[in-house]
Amino acid sequence: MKSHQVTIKDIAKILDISASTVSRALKDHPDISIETKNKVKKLADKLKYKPNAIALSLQSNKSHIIGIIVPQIVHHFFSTVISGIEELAADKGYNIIITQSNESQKKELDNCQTLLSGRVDGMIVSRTKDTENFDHFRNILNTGTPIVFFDRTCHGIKTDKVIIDDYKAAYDATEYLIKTGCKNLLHFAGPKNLKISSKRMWGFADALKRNNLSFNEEMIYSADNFSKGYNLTYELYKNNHLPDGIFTVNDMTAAGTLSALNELKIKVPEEISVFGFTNGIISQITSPSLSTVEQNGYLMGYSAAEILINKIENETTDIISKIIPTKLIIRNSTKKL
Amino acid sequence: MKSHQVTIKDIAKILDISASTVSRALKDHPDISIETKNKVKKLADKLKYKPNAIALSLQSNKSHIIGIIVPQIVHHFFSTVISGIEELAADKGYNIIITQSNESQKKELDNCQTLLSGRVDGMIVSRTKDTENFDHFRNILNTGTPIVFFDRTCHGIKTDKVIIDDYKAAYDATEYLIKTGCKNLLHFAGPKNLKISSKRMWGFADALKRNNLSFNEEMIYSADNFSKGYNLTYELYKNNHLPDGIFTVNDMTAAGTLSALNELKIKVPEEISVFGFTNGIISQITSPSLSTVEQNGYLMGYSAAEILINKIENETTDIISKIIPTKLIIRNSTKKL
DNA sequence: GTGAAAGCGCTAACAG
DNA sequence: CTGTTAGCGCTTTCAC
Repeated sequence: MKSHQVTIKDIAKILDISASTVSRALKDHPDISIETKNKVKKLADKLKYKPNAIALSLQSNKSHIIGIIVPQIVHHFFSTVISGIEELAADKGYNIIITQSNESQKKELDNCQTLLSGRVDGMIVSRTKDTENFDHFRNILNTGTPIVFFDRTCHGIKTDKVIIDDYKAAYDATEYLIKTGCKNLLHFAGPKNLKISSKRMWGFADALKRNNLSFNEEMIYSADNFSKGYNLTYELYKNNHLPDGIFTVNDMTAAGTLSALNELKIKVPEEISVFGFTNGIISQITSPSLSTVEQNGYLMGYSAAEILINKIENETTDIISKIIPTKLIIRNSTKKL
Repeated sequence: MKSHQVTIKDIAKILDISASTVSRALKDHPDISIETKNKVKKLADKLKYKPNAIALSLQSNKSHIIGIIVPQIVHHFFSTVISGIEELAADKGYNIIITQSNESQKKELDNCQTLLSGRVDGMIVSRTKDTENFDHFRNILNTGTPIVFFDRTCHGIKTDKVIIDDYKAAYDATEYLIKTGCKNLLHFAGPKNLKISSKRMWGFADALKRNNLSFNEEMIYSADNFSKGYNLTYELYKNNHLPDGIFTVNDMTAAGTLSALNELKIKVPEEISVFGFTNGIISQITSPSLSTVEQNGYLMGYSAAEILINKIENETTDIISKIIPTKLIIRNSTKKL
């Protein structure tokens, strides 16, 4: 039973002054006498008056809410990004509304509707793996609500984004494997239509070529989660196709791979090196601990929020593409240089 | 530059009818003629009219927003809970606003203010570790905004909550260790003022007693994260105090413990058994995989949302304490029965 | 069957 | 220095 929250009118009535005077007093308008201000503030305090954000929103046509769409909240990388967004948003007086698409295009569409209806001031989005049609995003942009994409972006749509240089990071990781003596490498890759996956794949391929190792498509396997990494490793073992180094598209896949290798009593990194991508918590927990690419989700989120809020408040129209630096984190699943 | 979103007035003007007619037509009010309805709906569609949720909120005094406060978003358990909340909320037409307290009481207070100002219809909260004063929550409850607590609850405050039977779960886990032959057990515990921690501790203690093993306070060590678990294990090793079984207050602590034991070449579970708590992703990734207590955060979140939404919509006043069942997940860090 | 008017809580332009 | 009025977008009596 929602009891009546104190409003500006209540205060006005009690003090026998007008609502606008109360409003002005509360925000230290220079016109108001000090006595009145004091009177009002004291009562407001006593009554625990809280401005009604909804009324303010309606009036100003600003909700001070940032809408977020991620594929999954329960995913270390995404929750890190969210955390970064929340941090800056809270600082700047924005709330965040979070929705998840569960990798379903339909749900993603629903989320867009919901957020649009909720009149968010802007959105931060990482799209589903297989979204191919980006009209819903275009429509939102057309209404004037800014969107900043991160990590998974949309091709053919001019918009702000925060990404990492997936190509370079993959290139560097692969080259590290080569420099530490691997000659027979495989890549466990994500879906091809995801730019981040294909870029990592090309980084892998080019690192081989430039280091005078031959590359062919058979070095690319599709595996982008724990169980796929696990199963694929077993399969390669059975077919006698295990390499001496594996670069995986993310940490979970690497963890699955390591888990299988452990069971198969194959020594890491002596017999096989494994290189992950993301640097989530799990990379410290695997045995051996995982060498990986630091992706800095927190900073991605923080930067995305920064760009978005700037766009909201200054109504600039320049398109920004921010690249968050990555670095290799060398642990014990690879040999030392 | 937020361009003008289509409103009911725009439609009214174009069709040369009144706003109220449009409003009624849109919601299939029986009074309105079919032609008018069709006309209105068609145009609304064409113009991509979206009702302004903010205006609706102001009017109905319902925001259809659920406010969430968690210590940290980046924490597998909490993100799982959030995911459960989001799922039901989305189903029932609610949005969720997420705030994190970072285990800071001050931030928690701020969050309460923000959410209250945002006129959320209700809140779902897991408090910080060291909050001792719960007045801010009491104040919110007094305004008529319902709160459902989960996992970490507040003593001395009558409110809805969703918890697990921490005592029983800990008792069962400890008993399992005893039954598989452990005679010399330790518990790595969390802060005493957290009910969930102390309950787990008592479950541990009572399991020992009831199984004719002596218990004393020296079996309890304070360690509730990866590095504390890791360091404590090394310390015990140095002092020759390693037991034959360890029950930890959560998975991360167990992971730290396992990591140290691996480095020390101590065989798990042959020499030492390790039992965790939570069943997060990491429990499958540790080596060996971790026996743990399934805490079902998703269901906790889902149930909390269920209770809260019911309270919001039906304005019931009964206080509900829901206990989510736990179960032991036996993997390879403990011996078999 | 439809329109006019009031009001949700607040602010801002306009008076005085 | 303070009050009155109008309006943000929408719903809901009350008229006709």
